[in-house]
This record gives sequence, C-alpha cells and structure tokens, in this order.
Amino acid sequence: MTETPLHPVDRRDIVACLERLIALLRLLSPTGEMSLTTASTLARLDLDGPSRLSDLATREGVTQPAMTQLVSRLERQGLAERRSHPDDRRVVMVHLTAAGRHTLAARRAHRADRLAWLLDALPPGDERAIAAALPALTRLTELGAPAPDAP
Amino acid sequence: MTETPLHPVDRRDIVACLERLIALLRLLSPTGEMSLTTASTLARLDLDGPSRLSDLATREGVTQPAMTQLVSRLERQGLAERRSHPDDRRVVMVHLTAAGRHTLAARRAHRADRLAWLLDALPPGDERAIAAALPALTRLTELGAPAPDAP
DNA sequence: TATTGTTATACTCTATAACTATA
DNA sequence: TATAGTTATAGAGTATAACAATA
Repeated sequence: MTETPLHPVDRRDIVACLERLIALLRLLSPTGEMSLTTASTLARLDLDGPSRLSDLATREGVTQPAMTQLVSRLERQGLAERRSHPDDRRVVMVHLTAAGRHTLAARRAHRADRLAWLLDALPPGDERAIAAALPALTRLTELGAPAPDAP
Repeated sequence: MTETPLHPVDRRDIVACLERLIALLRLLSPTGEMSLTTASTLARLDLDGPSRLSDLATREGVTQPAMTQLVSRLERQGLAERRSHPDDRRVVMVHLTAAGRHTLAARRAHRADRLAWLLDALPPGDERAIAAALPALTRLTELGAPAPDAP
C-alpha cells in the first residue's frame, strides 16, 4: 500500500462523523428499549469480564453514583450482579449474568440485521473501507478508556 | 488496490465497535455539559440547515415530543430558534443561531484536541485507516437518516 | 486519612397518551 | 379526517454533595 497523503484529515471531521454515528446507533436500536449507555456498559462487561464498579464508571465516562444506579437497574433486570472482592471488602465487582450475555447478543443481532440493509445499500467498497478501519477504531476506543492495572 | 477478501467482516463486529464509540465520545466531551443527543442534533442542523421539527425527530431517532422539548431547551439556551413555515402554518422550522454554530464549533474543536492525543498514540497507519473510512461512514449515517423530499 | 461505594436531591432527557391548531 | 406540533405525566438517567464502610 502507498504512503499516507501529506495533507492529513482534519480531526474535527472525525469528531463530526462520530457525532452522527450516535444518531445512527439510536436508529438501529428499537425505540425506548435500552439507553445507549446501558448498551455500552453491557458491551464493556462482555469485553472486559468482571469489573470494579469504579473502573466501569471511569471507562464509560460517567460518575461513580451514576454507575451505582445503572448497575442497580441492570441487577433489577437480571442482566448483571454485584459480587464482593475477595481481598478488599470495599470493592464491588460487577458480573454479567448469562441473561445479560443473551440480551446483549440478541440486541446486537437485531441491530446487525438492520445495519445489513444499510451496508448493502452503500456504494461498492464502502463496507470494505469500514471493515478495514474496525481494528484501528477498536484500538482507539481502548485508548480512550484504558484498562486498569491488571485486566 | 486489490479486491475484497472473500470472508466479509461479521456485521455484529461493526455493531460492537459502534457501541464502544459511544463511551469514547462521552469521554471526549466535558462531563455533564451537553447530552450526546443534543450534540448530535446541533450537528444535524449544521449539516442540513433549517429543518422541520418532525424531520429532525425522525433523523435523530427520537419521538416528536422529545424533539419538541429538545428544541425548547436549545431555544432557551439561544442555540436554535423556531420559525414558521411560509406555506403551512402547522409546520415549525428549526434554525441554528449564530451562537449555536459557535457553540458547536467550539465543542468540536475541544473534542478534536482531546482526540488528537489518542490518535497520536495509535500505531502507525491507524489514523490513516480511520480517515480512509470517513467518507463511507458518513454515507452510512446519511442512509440511516435519509433526507426528506427536498433537502 | 484515603479509598470505595451508596444515599439524597435536583435536573435533564425520553416515551406514551391526550390534546390543539391547521390542512 | 389527517397531519404537525404541544402539553401532561411518569420514569430513566445523570451530576454534585454528603455519607458509610473498609483499608
């Protein structure tokens, strides 16, 4: 592959594009079923495994009290549960339940179905360009929410 | 450039990646300053120009009453304003104000600054891959929220 | 004393249902 | 009668500040 062009993309264009992806993701989801933050937090738990409540809050970009309440809602819905940390009794470890994993998978499949219609309507090569950027975008999201000491 | 690989990316991976971008965007924004939907709606108005309230709701994936309230908040903050439609007095046209444009630009610049740190920390080539996918991602967001008859 | 998490409180955001005004 | 938008109401989601428990 050839070298990068000398004129880099304006990073505000990246931000503007990210802004519009919010609306896209909302449109892919059934209306009023689950908030974007809830979905994002479930995805985080699925990716990272059991996590401290405070780490979850940091990595999702919400406050600790907000995460306390979100976890309580998830617990009430049976999607996650609190467990104690063996070495430090102040710590709350949040675990995804089997039901939580199923819900996450079902929602993803549903959104993937809707997304498939859109991807099929794109000009040739667009889906490939998006697929090619996925690893980089994934690394970017990991940088934004760096893992704690020992993941 | 060579042809596409035969084994296409699982579209659930795209959905999963989009989910994580939510947290990234929240982390790029000053905490508690403006909701993701508000930012997305401002971006939409900036991109499309004056829009019917109901079109805004449809394209942002929220209900009409929710958009009524969001526009009222934007109006209260001086970022947008309602105007009447010349031909149909039921219609409310939403306009971005100069202050709204400034606020949007300032927030984007701020997030672009934060994003720049992350992009610089990525392995070589990652930013180029993301930049290369931007046009495709932009077309995807347009497909998700198709423009009304005459934009 | 510092850290982890919760409780208390207030406000934003959103949905559904019922309503008003215009076509 | 149908369409565009608003109002009413209830509940989810969030932040800041004050608190409790553990280290």
